[in-house]
Amino acid sequence: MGEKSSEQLKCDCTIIHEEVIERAGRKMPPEENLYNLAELFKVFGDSTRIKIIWALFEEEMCVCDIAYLLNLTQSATSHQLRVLKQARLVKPRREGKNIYYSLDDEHIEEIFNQGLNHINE
Amino acid sequence: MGEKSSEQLKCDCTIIHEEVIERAGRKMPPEENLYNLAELFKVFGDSTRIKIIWALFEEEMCVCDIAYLLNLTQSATSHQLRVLKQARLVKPRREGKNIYYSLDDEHIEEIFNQGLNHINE
DNA sequence: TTTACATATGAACAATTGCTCATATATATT
DNA sequence: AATATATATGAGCAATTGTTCATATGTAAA
Repeated sequence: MGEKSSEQLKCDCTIIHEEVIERAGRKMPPEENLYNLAELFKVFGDSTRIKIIWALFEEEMCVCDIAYLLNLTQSATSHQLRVLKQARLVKPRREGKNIYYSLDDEHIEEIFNQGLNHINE
Repeated sequence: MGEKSSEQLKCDCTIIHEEVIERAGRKMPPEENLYNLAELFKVFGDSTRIKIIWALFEEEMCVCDIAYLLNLTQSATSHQLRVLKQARLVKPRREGKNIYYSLDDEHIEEIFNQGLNHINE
């Protein structure tokens, strides 16, 4: 009695593990941070965008250079750069008709390296 | 003449930047690695899975505990644990009727921390 | 062996995603 | 001003994804 009926039901083991569960709940970052973290990784979760970022590790590049290097259409490249820009991972620099994109974050390389460590385990 | 017609056309600037593009192309990891890296980040790119992983930073937990803590159905939890297991991020341990899941990789926490660094910039 | 509990899984569905195509915008050249 | 080049963007579409619902599997207790 006194329990909210709309809540998830507790299993037998959940009652036993109550302390662990409560402690884990307290250590959890706020909902918003976890959501934003997932959104960031979602941006990394596409091989076209991974390739674009990797290309920019070398040097800034304009849209048509990226498209040529990665064998993409100009449109597809531009769409993906927009996603990367919105995630504050790349930034544009205009020079005449061209727009040069470069990486806008010093953590990306570290994140990628850790990711590769997992893959090559 | 002699150029393959199926290839992406070079812009004027691409011809100018040929050296940079070629160098970036040489430094690019093999296609397969880039694909696998994207697949890994895709797994991180969902807030439910992020929450599950975060919960497991504290301690191993059985399916119903995770479901209760994160207010998920048993089915949804189980489906997502399967994705995490296939990506070799968690591993199961049977104990009677329960199956306890724990993290199976020491890089995850580092990847998450770098991700949070980017977000909180 | 029957019953209950814990977990896994397949089908179905809505929502999201990445691409292409067509077109708009912006800049430079003539 | 007219044309060409570089980039951005909206609509449309096929493919993928995360959830729910129903049910199957596996284990323990009665």
